[in-house]
Amino acid sequence: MLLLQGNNYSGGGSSTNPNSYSSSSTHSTSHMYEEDLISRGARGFPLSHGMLPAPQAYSFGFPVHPAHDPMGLSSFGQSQQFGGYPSFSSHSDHKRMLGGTQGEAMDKNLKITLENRDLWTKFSSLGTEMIITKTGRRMFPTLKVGLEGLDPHSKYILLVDIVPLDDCRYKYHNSEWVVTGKAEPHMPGRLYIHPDSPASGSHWLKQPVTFHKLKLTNNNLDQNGHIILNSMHKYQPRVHIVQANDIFSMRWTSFNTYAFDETTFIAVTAYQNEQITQLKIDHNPFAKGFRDNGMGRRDHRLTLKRPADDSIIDFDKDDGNFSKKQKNDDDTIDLKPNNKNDMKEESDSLNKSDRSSDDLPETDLSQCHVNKSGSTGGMHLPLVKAKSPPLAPQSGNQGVCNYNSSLSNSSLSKGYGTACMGGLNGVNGDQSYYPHHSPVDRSNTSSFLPVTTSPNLLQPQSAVSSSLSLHSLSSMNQMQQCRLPGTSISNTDCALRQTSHLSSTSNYGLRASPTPQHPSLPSCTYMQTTQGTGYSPHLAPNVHMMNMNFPGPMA
Amino acid sequence: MLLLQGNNYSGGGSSTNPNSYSSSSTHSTSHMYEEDLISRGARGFPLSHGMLPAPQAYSFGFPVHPAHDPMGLSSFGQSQQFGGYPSFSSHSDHKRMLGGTQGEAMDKNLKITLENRDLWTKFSSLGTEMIITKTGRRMFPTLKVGLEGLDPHSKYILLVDIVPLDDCRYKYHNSEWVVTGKAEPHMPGRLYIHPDSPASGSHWLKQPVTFHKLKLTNNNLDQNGHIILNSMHKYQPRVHIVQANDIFSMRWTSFNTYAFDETTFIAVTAYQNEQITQLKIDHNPFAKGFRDNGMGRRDHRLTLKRPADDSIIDFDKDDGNFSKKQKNDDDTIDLKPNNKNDMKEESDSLNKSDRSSDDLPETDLSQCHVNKSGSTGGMHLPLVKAKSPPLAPQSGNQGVCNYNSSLSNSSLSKGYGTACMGGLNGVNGDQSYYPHHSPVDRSNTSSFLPVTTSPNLLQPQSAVSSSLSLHSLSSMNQMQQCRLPGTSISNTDCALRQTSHLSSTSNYGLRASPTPQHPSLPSCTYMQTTQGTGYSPHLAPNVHMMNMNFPGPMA
DNA sequence: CATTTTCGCACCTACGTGGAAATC
DNA sequence: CGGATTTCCACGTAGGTGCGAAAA
Repeated sequence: MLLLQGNNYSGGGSSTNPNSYSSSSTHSTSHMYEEDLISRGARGFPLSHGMLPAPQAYSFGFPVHPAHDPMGLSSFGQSQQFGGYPSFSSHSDHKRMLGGTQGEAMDKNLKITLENRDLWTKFSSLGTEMIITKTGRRMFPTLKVGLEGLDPHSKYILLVDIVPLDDCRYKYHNSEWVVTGKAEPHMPGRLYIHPDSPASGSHWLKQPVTFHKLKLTNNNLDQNGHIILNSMHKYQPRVHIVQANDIFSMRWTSFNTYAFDETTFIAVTAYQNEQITQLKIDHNPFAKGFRDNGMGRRDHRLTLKRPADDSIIDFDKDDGNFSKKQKNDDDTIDLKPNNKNDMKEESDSLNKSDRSSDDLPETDLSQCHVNKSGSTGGMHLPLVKAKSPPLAPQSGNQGVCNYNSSLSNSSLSKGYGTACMGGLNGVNGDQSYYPHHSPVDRSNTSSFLPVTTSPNLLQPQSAVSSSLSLHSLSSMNQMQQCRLPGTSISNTDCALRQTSHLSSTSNYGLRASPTPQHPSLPSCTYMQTTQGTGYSPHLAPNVHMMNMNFPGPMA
Repeated sequence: MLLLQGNNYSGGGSSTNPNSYSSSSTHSTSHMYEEDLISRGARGFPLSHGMLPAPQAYSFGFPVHPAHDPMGLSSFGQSQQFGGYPSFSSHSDHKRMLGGTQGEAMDKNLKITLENRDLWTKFSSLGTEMIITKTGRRMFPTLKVGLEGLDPHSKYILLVDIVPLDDCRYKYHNSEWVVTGKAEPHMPGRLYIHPDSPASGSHWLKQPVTFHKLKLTNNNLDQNGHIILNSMHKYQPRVHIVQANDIFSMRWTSFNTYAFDETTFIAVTAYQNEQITQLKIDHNPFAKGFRDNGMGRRDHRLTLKRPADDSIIDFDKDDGNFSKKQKNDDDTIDLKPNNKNDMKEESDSLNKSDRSSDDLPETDLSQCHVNKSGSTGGMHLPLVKAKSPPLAPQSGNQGVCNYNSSLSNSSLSKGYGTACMGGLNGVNGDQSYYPHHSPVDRSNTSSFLPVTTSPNLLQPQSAVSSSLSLHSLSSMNQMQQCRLPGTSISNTDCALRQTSHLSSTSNYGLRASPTPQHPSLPSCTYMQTTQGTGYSPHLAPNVHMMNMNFPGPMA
């Protein structure tokens, strides 16, 4: 079951994970980011239903979206996504955040499932890239989760943020991602609030929750509330479930945070790996124009217009939430005659027989096996799991990445670079579909308060706040330092391309944090497939939550 | 000031109002519709942000829109618009609705303004037509109102329904609308709930509230929550403002209902009056394809793509609410170089210099004068007011319309039929911009409860409930009977084309109902322009509310 | 020079228009 | 037959794609 190969997976040697993709902290005490992660003020307040540009003069540096405002917070300014942190909070704020234990905050009843896991896995196995532009770009695949265990009668706010995975800057060289230096300072993390928020538990339970309106930007001065990322850096999206009637009653202690290994990505301004490009074209309905006609790309004009029945697009344009039915709004290979409303998940390569052609074999990923200690059961489309070092090193240095050009350099055809990013955790081995457990003392884990009602947080803040370089303040753990290829810089070695290997410590059940500590955001539950015996690959079934002790570089 | 002429207004003789357009009841006691107007169950519950087709199997005969559901009402099923009434309510329900006095229900502090009044007036002067289709068609112009007097900290729900104006069926013959018979039974009235609902008063006050997502259909079995209308029938849209935290706490006694004379229309499946067609083409951005290029219609292909700067479209696609800025989302003559974000109202014919060409003179309406007892002040673009009979007849027969083919038969060029519908009230003269006062005893006015929490109302209901023919049960008043042209049927004479004339009883201040009675829905406040001295024609300024005693055929 | 970013573009989806022909 | 309705269509808006050249 440790197989990681795939025909197109390009070079079995690449099975070793050069990229630490999942920063589940394995260190015992994570004080790092104490300074960075502290209270973050809710500056803009979205609760609007979409990501409208809304270029206007607003208070707090965010557009006041005129849309739905059930909480009547318009006076605070609005945006689809939360603004950055005005600055590091005071220590008093800091202390506030450290109160409580994890047991308090985490709702054990909550279950979250990555709905379009298969599609994410496809990308992840190749090294997901996400375009970031000045005006903002959506993610593809989209974050789409199913929820369980919510109180139907309570109200919840769902949020997403995206946190850096390491402190390295990357470049795509010779069909693989290599570290080129230390990370740029990260902009203040912004929160994307699901437009439905707040909504009752019954509402969230009704159908998968999608975040397709979320947009990424590289514009540090973005005024549209988009999430600001640095190009050529690795990131991890996280989902937060907060039981609260409104934004102001959100308590940091009530944050339930989850992350999926498959959803890590590198932000880019232009695609580097052609396989990723092709995967996007094949699955993103908006990129249909670039699909092959059966004879070489680019003459889409000859394709019969609406051959059978497009319909896979199920975006709810109006509120940007769920797809109308249960159609996946991320992928969906269309052009297939009757796949409308078939509720079929996108990620099944079986269904994409429509135009998989020359450069992207359909069976690309289907030959990859899931290498997990649990059984994936009768998975029709085996989950692709990237390899990563054992979660072993729990010393202060495990977060360090070393560039290893000699490892897994089995480059393939240029069109298909070595898959080296697929859900790997450089720090804690066994990520991907493996639980990120954190056998560390997290009592002092730095955390962040994504939303506060501090009035001072409402002040407009120019995006480029130097004090926001989140990782710069961390001592060592979790924030790996980088060693450039060929160079040897003390304190800056990023362990890349570690040999793949499975850790038996990964189980498929919920793993409680050894020492319950800070309940809220600093801890992040990584989701993984359960003992998936015989569940449909199209619907991520039961999952178990593992507290990954992911202090979340503030994000 | 009683002038009603206009070059294109076609035939001064047409100044007499053949169509009773505004059914402000003048009868002393309005018992009619007692049976019809009673409690209506909230069956579907929208609160979603859009009008997605969402063709699926849903409970209650309405699509369960997955979108925003702040009230957690998902278990009751959803739709953008309220479903019909399951059936006529019991008498107990009826009685419930009759309780209270108007003084209780009506919030005297509330002020509502038709934002795009000028555009509406243009259409109204020609006889507004609204296309209805099986799949649902938006209204154009859109209902767009400005609110004042709301409590910023209270929550409100805004709704719209559309009620029949009379009991006649019409046809367009010889460039004018004539009665052809008795009305078809009306489908159960549906409520369109503004997607922002519920929202704080501050939210609603922020900017004009538009209902552009509202759709009309002629499909009696519509499952999309669209408002069902009969073709060739006259209707009056109404706006309801309800202070409530959620749909279930909405009390019928808290309904504040308003109607604007200018917004009456005849539902059609295809445009009858070419002037209306041209007006739609000229002002609806989505119909740009049909605008002239300067040389004859239909060769839009030669128009430079995006000549200056399209931008007038300001729909908020995401939540379907307000336009981003304050742009009007109804009209807006674009193609003009710099009218972007100029907040200019659409209806100024001055601004439409872009492509007004052969068949629709720009000055078409500008020559029409407002005939109101008050002064319209320095109105740049004079409001067009149609003439109507004095509000005189308050007997039980004033609601009857007679077809008068001899009157105002000054037909014009076929392209421009006689304008005979513009905001006319066949029953109560002086409608249009004149207050609809109801010096009648409304203590027994039948009303309807648009929303109830009765569990039985949640049952699915096939659209065609025979018991829903609202008007069939009314005795006489308010539900006029019709006399077909040339025929004389006792009890069925519809007074059409009554000579225009102004009633001195119309003032421009709020006119309290003589006898405060049923507070809620049966009464409807008609809006009119205030002593508009020198306000911009683009922004409907102060208005006074007149209770028009509009029992609202249940709508 | 190599790498990264930006910009306009053609091509899509989605859907709102009225026209015109077909249908009822 | 004639009016009313339906259906399909071209043509708009709005905006999400990757491409490729240009710029940084």
